[in-house]
Amino acid sequence: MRIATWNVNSVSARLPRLLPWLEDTTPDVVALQETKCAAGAFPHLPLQAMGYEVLAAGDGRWNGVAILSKLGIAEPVTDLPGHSEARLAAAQCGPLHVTSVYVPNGRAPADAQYPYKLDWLAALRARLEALDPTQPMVIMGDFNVAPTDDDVWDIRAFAGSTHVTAPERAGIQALLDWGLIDLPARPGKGDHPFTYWDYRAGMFHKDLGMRIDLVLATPAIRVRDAYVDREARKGKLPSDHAPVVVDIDL
DNA sequence: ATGTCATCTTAGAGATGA
Repeated sequence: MRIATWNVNSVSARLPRLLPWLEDTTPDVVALQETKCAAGAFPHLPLQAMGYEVLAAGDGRWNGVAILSKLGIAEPVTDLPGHSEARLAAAQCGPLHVTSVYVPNGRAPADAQYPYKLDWLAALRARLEALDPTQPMVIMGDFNVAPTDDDVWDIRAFAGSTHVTAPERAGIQALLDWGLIDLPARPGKGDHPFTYWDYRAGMFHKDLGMRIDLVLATPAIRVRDAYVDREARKGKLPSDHAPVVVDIDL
């Protein structure tokens, strides 16, 4: 079984990249983030034509998450208590419980978005109480947190920035403490499996990136392979994120 | 540290967020 997560930075704008990528990569389940379209405007038809059932949550201009599944969509959930933005989609996809998350960016530690980000992570953790860590389950998506200093190109460049602060990392650690494992992925290039590179300043070509797109899995899942698909970040009008692809056995 | 991109407003370029 092949699963993947990808922040596409607009599913409409990325459709010319997404559809061939699905054709080539043939994942069974895909978590998408930053779809940036209302649920009613989601491009269901071309995805259904490829054999995917779709669960989409959308606000319109910002945010938006989805799950594409060839193994069915059961028990769909798109709300997170206390939080109205479209940042979570969860469903049972055959034998695997899947959650697609787009954690708030936080903007800056002094910004009101920063405590909102920490609250959101706490709500995600609280949601786990209703789930079973012995069952096959993944939470994957754009967490907007680099779990360790090695997950950014130069920690010194992040002084005073979000994504690397102790409270944000504690929010991720709380998920791991519940019983999830941060799956290590093979990097597409270099030593670090970065998943995001800013569009500006040639950051991608200099491999000045961040590992902020994570696949967190319960131990019931056996991992055969996991890699960052750096090729998808190249070429014409890419997303600023690369997909993470994981081959698993249950 | 920022050389880009996508979207919305509202009909052209500016604001916003990442």
